[in-house]
Amino acid sequence: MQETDTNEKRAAILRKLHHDPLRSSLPPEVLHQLETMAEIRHYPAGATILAQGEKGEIVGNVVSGIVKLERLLSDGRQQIVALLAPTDMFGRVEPERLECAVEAATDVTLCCFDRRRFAHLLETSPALQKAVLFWVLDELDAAREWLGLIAGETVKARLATYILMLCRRWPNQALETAAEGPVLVSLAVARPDLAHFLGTTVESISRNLQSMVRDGLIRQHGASRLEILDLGALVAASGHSEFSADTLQAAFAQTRERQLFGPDGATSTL
Amino acid sequence: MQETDTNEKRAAILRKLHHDPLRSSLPPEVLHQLETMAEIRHYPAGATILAQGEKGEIVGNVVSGIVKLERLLSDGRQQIVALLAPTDMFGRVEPERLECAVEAATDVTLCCFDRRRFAHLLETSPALQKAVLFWVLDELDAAREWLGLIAGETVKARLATYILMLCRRWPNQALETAAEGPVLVSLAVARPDLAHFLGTTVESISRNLQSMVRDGLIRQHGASRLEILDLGALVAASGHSEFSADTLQAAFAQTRERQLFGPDGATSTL
DNA sequence: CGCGCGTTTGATAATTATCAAGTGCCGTGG
DNA sequence: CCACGGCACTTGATAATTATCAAACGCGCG
Repeated sequence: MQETDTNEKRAAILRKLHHDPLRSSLPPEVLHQLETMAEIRHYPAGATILAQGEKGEIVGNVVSGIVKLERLLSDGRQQIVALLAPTDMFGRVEPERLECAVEAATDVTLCCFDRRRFAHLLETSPALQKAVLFWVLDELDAAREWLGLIAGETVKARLATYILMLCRRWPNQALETAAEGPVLVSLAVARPDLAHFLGTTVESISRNLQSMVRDGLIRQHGASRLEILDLGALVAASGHSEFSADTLQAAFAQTRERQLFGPDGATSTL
Repeated sequence: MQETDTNEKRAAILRKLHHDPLRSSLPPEVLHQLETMAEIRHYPAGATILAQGEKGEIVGNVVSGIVKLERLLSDGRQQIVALLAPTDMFGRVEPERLECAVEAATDVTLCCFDRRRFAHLLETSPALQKAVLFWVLDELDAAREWLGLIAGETVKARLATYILMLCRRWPNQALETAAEGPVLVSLAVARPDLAHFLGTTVESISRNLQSMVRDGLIRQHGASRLEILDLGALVAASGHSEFSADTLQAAFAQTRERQLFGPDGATSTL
């Protein structure tokens, strides 16, 4: 919420954003214009970034932390429809669409743009248009992956799949892998949210987690951080053999490497 | 698959497509170019339109019938990630993306474009680009709605939600409402697909359907067509009170009206 | 008529929701 | 520094829901 970053901090963040797949294809002048209008914001965990129904007058992308998109049902319950990790974008370029509330699941740093100015830039830059199209296509893929996740027949399968998807889709965010230490995964959201997201209850989540602990698949480090002990068994429990354990191990290794090269936090907070 | 349509038929289909929300915003010359390259195809139920992994060299939209998008898992199972109804588009403008198999769930009529020529037209027409962006955003909304659907905690809730979503999203396709007769909903896919889509088993689907029949919510007309007897109870069973019964009743009335004005089949097959 | 296919039904065991009580953790305030 | 309270998570017991395996049913088709 506050704009208290030093200019150096801001510049460092913006520099990092250039590495986004989204932006790396943009011509320099568009990139420059984006930088000019960028506004770095911080929100604490639980803060509402955009309320549902509000005219979402900003678009942006996540710099660090996890953001959740949720729809508020008329009976007061809420339904999480997506989780966004660093580099993911949020907001609507065209305002007249099915809207979701945008909420900070953890402490987050965002890079925001005024919607109108962004839309205007969009009109003038085909490259940006293409980039936005790709962004939305990515979102679509992600949403359909979640769809596959939730269709798992048992809660344990859904839970295992959720954990694996965290690892695969956001290795840099979800994993806190020290160079030599265990593989730690952050569950990203609290129990009630997770339960609703997986179409079950808090108690079932808890029981199934404990069951996985008993079976030696994982170990708990606090309530929402897991250590993965038996990746193969986790894949088996998910019922999705297309999660190749090898691919995931590679992701772990990559994260470890990143830790080695940038243990000062510069890259690890991205 | 065959191209045996008479020119009149083809012209009639193309004329109808102009009413798509997608196309109505396009300038005439783009529309004309689309028409020129359009190819009308028919597929029987169960036919594979695009296999997963195949270089999807066409994009297009559904003219009539229901198309399913499914991902084939490495262990042979398949996971339905979307159902497409008339006016919905399929295919990938950019080929390098997570791909799905495209399969006909019912007999379908498609309006297809060569991917490259479509992509080329896309480069030259900002209006078309915008239309495509909107299409993808719609798909995203739809995917997130399905997410909300599947997160229902019990099978009966998911099933009820599924039925209601069919009604709301595709009244013209799913409903076979005669001017005065009962409200008939087509389930669109066979039991195994439905079961997998809802994250459950064929038996549970069957049992819950029968339970709804016993409770007087619906009546079965054959295995995959339902008559809705108690809309309010169905909404209650879905657990999603945001399905206002009034809105749905309006959709039914609208379908009835359509039947009255065009009972010759010209509009009702669109 | 008999066959094959998809759907339904039945019985049983496993999974899960529900309600209620317990545990651990963390910040506040004494 | 420690006790207290609140909060989130875990655990327990029971009833409901669901998966699984197996068999029956209905129906179109050769």
